[in-house]
Amino acid sequence: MILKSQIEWVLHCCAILAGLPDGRYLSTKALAELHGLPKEYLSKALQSLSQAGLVHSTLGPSGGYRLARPPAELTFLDIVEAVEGKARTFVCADIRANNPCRPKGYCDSSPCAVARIMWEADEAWRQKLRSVTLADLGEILSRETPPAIWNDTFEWVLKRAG
Amino acid sequence: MILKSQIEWVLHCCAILAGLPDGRYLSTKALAELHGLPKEYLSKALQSLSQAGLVHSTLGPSGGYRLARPPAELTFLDIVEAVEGKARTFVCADIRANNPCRPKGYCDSSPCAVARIMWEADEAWRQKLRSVTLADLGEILSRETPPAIWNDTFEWVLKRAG
DNA sequence: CGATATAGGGATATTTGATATCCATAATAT
DNA sequence: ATATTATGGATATCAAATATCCCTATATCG
Repeated sequence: MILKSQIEWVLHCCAILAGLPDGRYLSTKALAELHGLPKEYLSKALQSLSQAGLVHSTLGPSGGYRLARPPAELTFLDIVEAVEGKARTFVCADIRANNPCRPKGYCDSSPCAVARIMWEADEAWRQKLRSVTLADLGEILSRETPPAIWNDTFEWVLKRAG
Repeated sequence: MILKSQIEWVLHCCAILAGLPDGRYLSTKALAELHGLPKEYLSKALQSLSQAGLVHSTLGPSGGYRLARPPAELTFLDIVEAVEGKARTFVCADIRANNPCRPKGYCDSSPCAVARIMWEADEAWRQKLRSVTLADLGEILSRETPPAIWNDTFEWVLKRAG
C-alpha cells in the first residue's frame, strides 16, 4: 500500500503556491520545470486540487494556479484527500458473513470489529495529516532551506508567475 | 491507496487461531471454508504470516497453523506488516533536488520536511495498530457475537482442527 | 509400507490501478 | 489575431493485486 507519487508532487507545488504574493498565478509548466516532473501528468494532479476547491485557476497566458485559501487553512489532509480520494484505506468485504455456522439470512447489527479497529488506525493517520497546515510547512521549509536557494527559488518563481 | 484484501482475511484467520486450544492446528482448507475464501490464494497470505514468524505450521493430515505467540503478544501491526510489508506508505522521490536554482552537486543534510510529516502520519497509523492485540480482538468478538454463532463456530472449528 | 492430506514454493494468467502521453476545446492576455 | 493556458477525454504502458495450477517434501493413519 503506497501513496501515489502525485501526493509528493502536489504537496511541493502547494508549498510554492503558498509563497506566492496575493493575486499572482503560477502555471503547470513552471511547477513542472521547478520540480522536474512530467507536465501533462502533473496537470492531472493539479486538476484534482482544483476540483476539490483547494486552488483557484485562471486561463490564458499568465494563467495558472493560486491557493484558494490562506496557507493556514489548508491542511495536508485536504491535499492528500484531493488526490488520493476520501475512501478509507481498509475496505471491509464482510467475510464474517460467509461463516457457514450463521443462521440463514442473519444480519449483523454493527460493523465488524476488525473493520472498526482498522478504521480507527486510518482515522489516526488522517488526524495527523489534518493537524499540519501549509503555513506550518512553509515555516519549516523557510527555516531549513539555505537562504540562497530559498531566495533564488522565489526569484525564479516570480519571474514566471502571472 | 487501499490495503490488500488479504489483510482482512488474515486478521479473521488469526482471530480464529487465537481461540484454538493449545497444541491444535487448523488447516488452510478449514480457514478458507469458514470465511468463504479462495484456498490457494489464502494459502499465500498464511505463508506470509509463517515467514514472519507469527504462526507455526505443521505438515501432513491434521496439519495446519497455530499462533506462534499468545494472542496478547500479537498486534494488528504484526499481522498487517507481515502481509503488507514494513515499507512506509509515503515514498519520497526527493523531487526538491530537481530545483534548477540549486547549486550543482548540492546535497541536503536532512530528509525533506514533506516526507517527515507524511512519515509521522504513517507512524501514527502504525502506533494505533500496534496498540491492539489479538487478545483485544478476541475479547470484543466474544462480547459482540451472538453466543449461538460463537459456539457453533468453535464447534465447527474444533471438528476440523488437527 | 502405502495412501492421503498438508504446507511451501514456483510458474503463470487475469484484472485493476498507477503512470503517463496526446489531442481537442474554451478562455484569456497581449 | 496570436499565443498561452486550464480542462477533459481518449489511449497507451507498466506494475501490483488477485488469483490458479502444479510439484515437492513431510507428516499422519491404516
